[in-house]
Amino acid sequence: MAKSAYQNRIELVQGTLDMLVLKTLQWGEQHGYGISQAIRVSSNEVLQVETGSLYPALHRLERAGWVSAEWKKSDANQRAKFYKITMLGKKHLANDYERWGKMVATIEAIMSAKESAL
Amino acid sequence: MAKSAYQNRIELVQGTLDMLVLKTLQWGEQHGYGISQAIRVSSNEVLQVETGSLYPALHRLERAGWVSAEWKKSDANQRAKFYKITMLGKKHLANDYERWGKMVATIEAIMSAKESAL
DNA sequence: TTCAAGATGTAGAGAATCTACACCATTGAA
DNA sequence: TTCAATGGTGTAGATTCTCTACATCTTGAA
Repeated sequence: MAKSAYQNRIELVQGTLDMLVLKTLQWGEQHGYGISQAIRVSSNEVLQVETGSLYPALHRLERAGWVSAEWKKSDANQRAKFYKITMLGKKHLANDYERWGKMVATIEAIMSAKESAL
Repeated sequence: MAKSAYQNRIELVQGTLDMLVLKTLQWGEQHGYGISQAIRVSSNEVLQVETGSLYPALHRLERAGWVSAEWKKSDANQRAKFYKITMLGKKHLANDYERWGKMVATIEAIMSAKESAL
């Protein structure tokens, strides 16, 4: 049911949205609405990016040169801004993901330590 | 060298500091300065919590009832505020860690997916 | 003709981290 | 005895990012 799915939703960890958006765009160009759906579905309804987070993020990514945008018609015949990941964006994504993995590993090491390192 | 260690440092992901502090306190009571050292050392110099993050965080945790504080003398014979994790804090830590694990798994699922879920 | 779904966007609040300070006490070496 | 290094707590303000809540427009089907 929708309700139970909603209750399982959790807030995005700050700093991960760019990574998720860029990753989504590596699967092919997509518009904002489609990106939010892709993240929702591929996270099994756990992550739901709000429009107030997504659109500012997309503008941010475009300003940074990590994505490029073009107005087109969507499948539903609506005007939509399609985003493509750039070469720079791919590099940034790789860096970001590496940093993320390092952070996760570091935190995991601390959280599973049996005693203080001091 | 110190320099290379510094260059490897990365910023903390938002929302993880509370978890790291509470975990550190599960190893035994400790004062702020000691907590920051413990995190630095146990992360192999990757994480360095700044005082401008740490002290506000400790006050936050105390206000929330997740830690209790008491002024004592440190090993170096300095006045220091020693923090202890409370029962409530232990519960919170467990919840936090579970939520973190779920988030990491969810993000990993997306980041390693070969194609769009749509 | 009305309403749901598709689509983009902004304003403002709230949270958490960082940089950059200020301040005080103890100890050991010059 | 002074002075610097180490140990220790704290605040102010900037920045960044996400969220809630709102506004607006289009298309297609009932």
